[in-house]
Amino acid sequence: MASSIALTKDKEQVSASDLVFFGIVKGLELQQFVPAQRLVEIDLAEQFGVGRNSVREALQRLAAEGIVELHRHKGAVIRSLSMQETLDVLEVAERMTGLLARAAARGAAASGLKTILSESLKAIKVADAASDAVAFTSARRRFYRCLLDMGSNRELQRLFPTIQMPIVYAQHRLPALQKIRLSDYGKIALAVRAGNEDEAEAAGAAHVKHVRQEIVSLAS
Amino acid sequence: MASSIALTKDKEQVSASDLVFFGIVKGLELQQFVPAQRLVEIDLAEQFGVGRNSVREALQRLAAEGIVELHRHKGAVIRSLSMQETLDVLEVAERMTGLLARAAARGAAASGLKTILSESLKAIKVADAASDAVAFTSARRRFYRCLLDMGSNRELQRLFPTIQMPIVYAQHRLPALQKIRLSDYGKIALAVRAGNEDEAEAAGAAHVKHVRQEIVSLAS
DNA sequence: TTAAAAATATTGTAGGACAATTTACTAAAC
DNA sequence: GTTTAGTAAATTGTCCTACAATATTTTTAA
Repeated sequence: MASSIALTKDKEQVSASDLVFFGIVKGLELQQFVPAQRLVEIDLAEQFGVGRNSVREALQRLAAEGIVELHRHKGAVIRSLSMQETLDVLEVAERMTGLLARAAARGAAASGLKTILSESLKAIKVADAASDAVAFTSARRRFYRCLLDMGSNRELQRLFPTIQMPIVYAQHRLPALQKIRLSDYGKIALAVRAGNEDEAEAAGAAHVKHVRQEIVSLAS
Repeated sequence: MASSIALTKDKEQVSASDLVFFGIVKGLELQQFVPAQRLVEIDLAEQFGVGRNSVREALQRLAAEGIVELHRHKGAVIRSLSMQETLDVLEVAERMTGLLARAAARGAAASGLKTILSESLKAIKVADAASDAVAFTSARRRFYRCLLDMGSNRELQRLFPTIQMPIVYAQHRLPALQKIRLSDYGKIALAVRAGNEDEAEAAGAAHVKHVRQEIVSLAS
């Protein structure tokens, strides 16, 4: 309790299934795993140095979050989305991102996180200028986490990360997305810092609309 | 493939972890499990007649859906919500229910499910008139599933059931809710059948607002 | 009564075993 | 040579045992 403020991770040790779970999520980001890829339990167990039961626990979690699909006796595959399913995800994401921004705008002042938000936005710009995709992704994650923290809506904190945007991005690697984000995040941050809920919600929803436009236009 | 049309469940056999997973979900509904209750792995294994690893797989799924909380070396507890968390859930549920109704209105005509929707609504009324709480719950579930089917948004179908309304209802057993539902569901069904998306979304969101009002008023 | 220590219970994890089932491979038939 | 049937291999589903790590409870000592 008396530990330093920033020390969030109280020696937060990871379980064996965490290792697999986050390993696959991160691997998806790094394209070590790709949609439609088959996942064999024994291979994963060896790869991550854990037992098969731990792998199975992780796969159940991943399946519950829609990251993998499980079929009885056929094992796990990384989820891959049809165009219609991608649009479905984006329709849900639009509302949720809107709500995320609204909640953040509402809680911005009380949270004392405005500076952090600005910092992460700055980091995004720097990563973009340096064409550092890894840093960009990392900063982007910080940006979203900051919004979630500001909103302090526990259910949103739980649900938002389970929206299948990672799969969408794994399937649609669009260079143009980076510029869209840069611009949209700026607008979101502006409205959030100002505490303007309506504008923040609109900006959040608009961002997802832009992503959809880009995906649709490239698919046609 | 040439089997009868209505035969949806192709001998859909359940796994051991399904047994535990659905057993606990159903048990929550039947108040055999209550929020904050501790779940011991060995006990569950014995109760459901499965191995401990299967129990653990089920618990991971339940935790991913927010139905139980897992703490390292402390085991699983049925999630219980503070008032703030309950309001958080309702804020998310409001948007998602709105989207659910909108999607259903959009797809109602094409789905050919309007009759089923009306039937399930009728069943809800009958169950209410007969004061049969179990039948009411069952019919209500059919009503929602029908809306989800009509909407044919796969992401919504995945996410909507993971909103923690079951926990909310497990903690707040309000008799008045039944009447609220009866009235609100009628409005939703009306707008959905008419294909009026805006009205449907509003009706869906309004329903959740009514639930919130009831919960808040009883808590004060 | 409180504090320390020991005993007990529970979880976390690995690994063996084996049936059920799918997938891959091989050989026979057309 | 391609299709079909049959067999072998791989993989999953499941239970069980074992034991270290940690938490909880009980006992003992101060």
